[in-house]
Amino acid sequence: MKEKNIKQKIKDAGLRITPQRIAVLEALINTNSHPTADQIIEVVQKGHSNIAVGTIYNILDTFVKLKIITKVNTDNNIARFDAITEQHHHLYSIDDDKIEDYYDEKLTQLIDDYLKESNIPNFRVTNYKIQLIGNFADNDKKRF
Amino acid sequence: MKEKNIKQKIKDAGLRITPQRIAVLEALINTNSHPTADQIIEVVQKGHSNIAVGTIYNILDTFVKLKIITKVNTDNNIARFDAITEQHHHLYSIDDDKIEDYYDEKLTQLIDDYLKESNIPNFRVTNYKIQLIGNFADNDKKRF
DNA sequence: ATTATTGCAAAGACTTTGCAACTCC
DNA sequence: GGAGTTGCAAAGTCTTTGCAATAAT
Repeated sequence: MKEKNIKQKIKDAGLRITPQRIAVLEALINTNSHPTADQIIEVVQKGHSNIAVGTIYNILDTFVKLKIITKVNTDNNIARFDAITEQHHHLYSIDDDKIEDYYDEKLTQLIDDYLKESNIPNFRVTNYKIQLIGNFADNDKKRF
Repeated sequence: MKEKNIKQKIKDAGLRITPQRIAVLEALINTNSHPTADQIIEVVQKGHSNIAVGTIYNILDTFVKLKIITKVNTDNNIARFDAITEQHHHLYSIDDDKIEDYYDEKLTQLIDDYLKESNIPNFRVTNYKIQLIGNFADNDKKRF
């Protein structure tokens, strides 16, 4: 089921289906925490200890280029990845390095409308990213 | 004149004024190209060949922490810096790694209003970054 | 069978660190 | 004078690369 979807995604991109690619994409789909390459490597190697680090980097790179996944921007220079390709935004914690998904059709619409109306001189926008930076308010609640 | 402003900025942040810090801030202020640490090092060392690489990294880090400058997010994991601290946005070229400043009060206002109205559950936004990704249209014009 | 993909290990790129020497206030 | 900074070089972290071996179509 899930496995089938994963294979399909890889195939649709014109890539060969390999256990390595399945493992990487699976790991990424089954998390919502926007992991670093390192974290993906850890998860993948739990199940397939023989998959090479370099391979995982290569796969991630290939997936990004073919838009199966996306890179999430970070301030510190460590790549993080996201298996969700539909339009959404991100909440960045300033206290730790947590990044959460943020869906709001209204915000998306707002920006889309803006981009339609305003003509930026000499520049054609094909995509955009919005980072909302701040604090998660209820971290402490978990203690009770 | 410029030099005086630069010194003042450093002083205002509670830092000692050193030739190294002046050189780094000067280099950053006198460019609009959002340079990498490497590019800053190159510029700085043209004038002061004895300034150490590690020092420049340290200074950049200090400046970012004290908000004299900001980091610009990138997809590839190389830090880039920006001496402009007033609110503005960025245009990212997909063809090369050019990043240009984009000022539009209307866009800023749009987002500010949105953030005032919409209450994001469990999250308080203190800052945001917008990346507009696309192509600079007139690259070719330069050829004529 | 053919070509893409992987494993491995080494190299590369970028950044951080520790500490003695130095310099700004 | 004394705390804050710097220079240096080494180490650290993250990522890329080259190529023979392997696996997918």
